[in-house]
Amino acid sequence: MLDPSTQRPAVGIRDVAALARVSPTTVSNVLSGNRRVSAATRERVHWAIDQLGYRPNLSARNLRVRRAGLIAVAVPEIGVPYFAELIGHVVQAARERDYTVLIDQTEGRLEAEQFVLSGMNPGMVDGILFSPLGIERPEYENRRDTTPLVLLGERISGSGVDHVAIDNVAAAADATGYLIERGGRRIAAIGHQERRGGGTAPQRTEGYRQALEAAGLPYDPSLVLATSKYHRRDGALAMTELLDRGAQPDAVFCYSDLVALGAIHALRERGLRVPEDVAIIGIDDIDEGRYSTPTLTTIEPDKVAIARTSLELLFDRIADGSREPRQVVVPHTLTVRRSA
Amino acid sequence: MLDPSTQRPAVGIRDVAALARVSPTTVSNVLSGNRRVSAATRERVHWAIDQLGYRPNLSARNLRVRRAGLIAVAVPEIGVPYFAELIGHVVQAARERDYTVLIDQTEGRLEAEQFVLSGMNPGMVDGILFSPLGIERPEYENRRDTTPLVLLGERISGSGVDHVAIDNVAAAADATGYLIERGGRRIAAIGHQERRGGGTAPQRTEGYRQALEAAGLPYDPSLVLATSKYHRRDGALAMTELLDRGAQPDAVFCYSDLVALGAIHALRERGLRVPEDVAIIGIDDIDEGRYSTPTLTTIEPDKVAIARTSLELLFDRIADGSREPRQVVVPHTLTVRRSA
DNA sequence: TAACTGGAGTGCAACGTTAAACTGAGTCGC
DNA sequence: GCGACTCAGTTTAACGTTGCACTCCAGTTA
Repeated sequence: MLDPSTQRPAVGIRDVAALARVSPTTVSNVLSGNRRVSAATRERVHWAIDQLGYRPNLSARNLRVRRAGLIAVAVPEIGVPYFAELIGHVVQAARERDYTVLIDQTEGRLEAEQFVLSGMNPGMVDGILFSPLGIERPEYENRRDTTPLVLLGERISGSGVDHVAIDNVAAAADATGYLIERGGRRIAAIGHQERRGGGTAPQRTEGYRQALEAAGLPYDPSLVLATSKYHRRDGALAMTELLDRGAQPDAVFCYSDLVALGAIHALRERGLRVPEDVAIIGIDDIDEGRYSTPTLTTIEPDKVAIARTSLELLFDRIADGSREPRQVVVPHTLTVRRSA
Repeated sequence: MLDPSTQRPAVGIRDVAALARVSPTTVSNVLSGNRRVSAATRERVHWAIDQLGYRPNLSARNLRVRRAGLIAVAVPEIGVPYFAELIGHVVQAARERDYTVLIDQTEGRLEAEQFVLSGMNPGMVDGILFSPLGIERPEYENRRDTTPLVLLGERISGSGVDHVAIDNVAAAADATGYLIERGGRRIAAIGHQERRGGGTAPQRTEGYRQALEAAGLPYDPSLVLATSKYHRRDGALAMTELLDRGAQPDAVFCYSDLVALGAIHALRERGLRVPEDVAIIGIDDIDEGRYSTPTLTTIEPDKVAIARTSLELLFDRIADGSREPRQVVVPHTLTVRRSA
C-alpha cells in the first residue's frame, strides 16, 4: 500500500528547470529570492512554473533547511471555547509569519502530554505551544528533547521553560474583590484543583483567599469546590452540590466562563435568579458570555496578546535555543456585564 | 539565518545503525516492521535507539514515502463552536489512524479558499477536509490539483467531489415543521445567503419553504433574513431588525445554533420571552445550547459520524485517487429542549 | 596586459529516510 | 547433489530541495 510509484509523477524543481532551460538551483533562487536572478531568467522560470503547475514540496524543503514551517498547539480540548478562540488567534498570528498550525488534543491524558513534552515527531514541528493539564513540574525539567516549547496559562516559575500567562492570583483576587464590592458576603469558588506542581487552579484559589482576607471576610473551605475539568457540566454539578448542601452563597467566583455558565444553568433550574439571588463571575471572556442570559461578568485575559506573545517567545527561542527562559505576564481586565 | 549547521547534530537512523552494528535499513525495518528482523538484532537496535534518544525525522520519511501523515482541516473559523467541536472529533478520529491534523482558517476569504482548493502546500498534507464558505461550484470542477479533498457540509451534487453532509433541505423542513406543529403560524427564518453555486443556506431556505407549503402556510419573503455569517451577533442583529420592522413572528427557524442564541439574546433585550412570545429553533446542537437560558431546541447533526465518515472518504481517496466520488448523507435528529 | 571585482548562473553533495535489488548461508524436496 | 526457496541482513539509489564552491564573462583598475 501507498506505493510511491502509484502517485502522479510529481513535477519537481528539475522539471521546471528543464523547461526554463536553467539549472534547478536557479529555480530555487527565483523562488526563495536568496540570490539575484536576472529579470529575463526570472520571467522564464515563472512561466515554466505555471506551465507545469509546479508547487514546491514542503517535505523536501523542510528536510533540507531543517525547518518545518509548522508549529504545534497542544491543548486539552479544542471544543472548549477558550481554547478554540485562542487557537483562532494563534493561527492568524502564525500565518503572518508563514507558519502553519497543527493541532494536538491531549484530553488531559498524561501519555499525550508526555508525548508533547518529548517534542512530538522531530523534524515535524519547529516549536510547540503547550497548555498542560495534568503534567507535573518535574517533568518539564527532565525534558530531554530540545524542541522549542512555550507554556500557555501555566505559571511555573524557575522551571526553565518559557511561558505566557495572566497573573492568576491577581485575576482571582480582582474577581473576588468585585463580588465583595457589590455586596457579596458568602462567596463560593468553583474550579479548584489539587496539583502538586502548582498550576492555574491553586493560584486562583489563593487569589480568592487573599481577596476575602483583605476584606476581612472568613475563608470557608467548604465553599471552595473542586472540579475535574472546566466544562459547563462541571460548573452545573458543583453548583447543584452547593445548593443541595444548603450552602446558599450569595455570589460565586468561577474559575472559567464555562464553569460559570454551567453554574448559572444550575441556578436557573432551581428557580434562583442571577444576579439577584446569586451573583456569578467567570474568567476567560469567551464570546458566549456576551450573549448568554444573563450576560456574563468576567475577567478578560488579553487573548490576542497571549497568542502573539507566546508566538514571539516561541520564534525567539527557535532562533536562539539557548537564551534565558522568559516568563511573560499578560494583562487582564474586569469586564462587568449582568451576572454580577 | 536558520543555517542548518547551527542546529544540534540530529541523531539519525545511521547513528543508531552504527551503534547497533547493523545497516540503516535494518533500523528502518525494526521501526516500520516492514520486514522480519531477528529478535536479537531488534533488541540491539532498540537499545541503541534509546541510548541515543533517536526519534525519526518525519520530513525525511515523508519525502521518501510521499506521505505526510498530515491532513488539513480548513474551516472558516475555529472560534465557531460547531467547527471547534467538529474538529475535536476529527482530531480524535485521525489519531486512531496515525494522522495529525493541521488547521487552516479561511475566514471566508476567497483567496484562502482557493489556496485550499489548490492543494495547499503539496507534499505537506495527504488530504484536505474542507468546509467552504464563499467559493462557487465551478471552482471545484476546474481544480487542477489532485490532493484528495472532501467537502464538509456542502451539497454540490455532480460536482465530482466527495462530500459529507446532512440533508439540509430535510433538516430545515423538520425544524420548521416542528415549529408549525407546536403552534407557530408566523415563522421567520434567519440565516439565508445567496450563493450562485448552491450551498447550505439556500437548501435550508428551500426546506423551510417546503414545510410551510406542506402546512398550507404562506411563504412570506419578508420573514426570511439573510446574514453574512453565522455568528451570535448576526442572529441578534437580524432578530432586532425583524422586531424593529414590527414583523412580530411567533417562531424563528435559525440556520445555526449560534444565530439562534443571538436571536434569543436580542429578544430578551426587548423584554420578549422565549418560547412563550417567540419560539426559537437552531441547527448544530452545540454544547452551549444544552446550558443556555432557555436551553435550545435544535436539529442535531451526527457530528461524530460527519468526522468519521469524512475521514473515511478521505483515506479511501488517498488510497485510490481515481475512484468515483461519493456523496454521503449523515443522519440528523430533532432535539427538543426549552426554546421551542 | 595581468590581476582583480562582481554579476549570473551551474554542478555537486547532502538533508534522513526507505524500496528494491542483491548477498550468503541454511533448508528442503526429489 | 542441485535447483528453488527462505531468512536475515546489506548495498545502492533515490525522494525534491538548497547551500556551497565553482565557472564564466564583462568590466575595472594599476
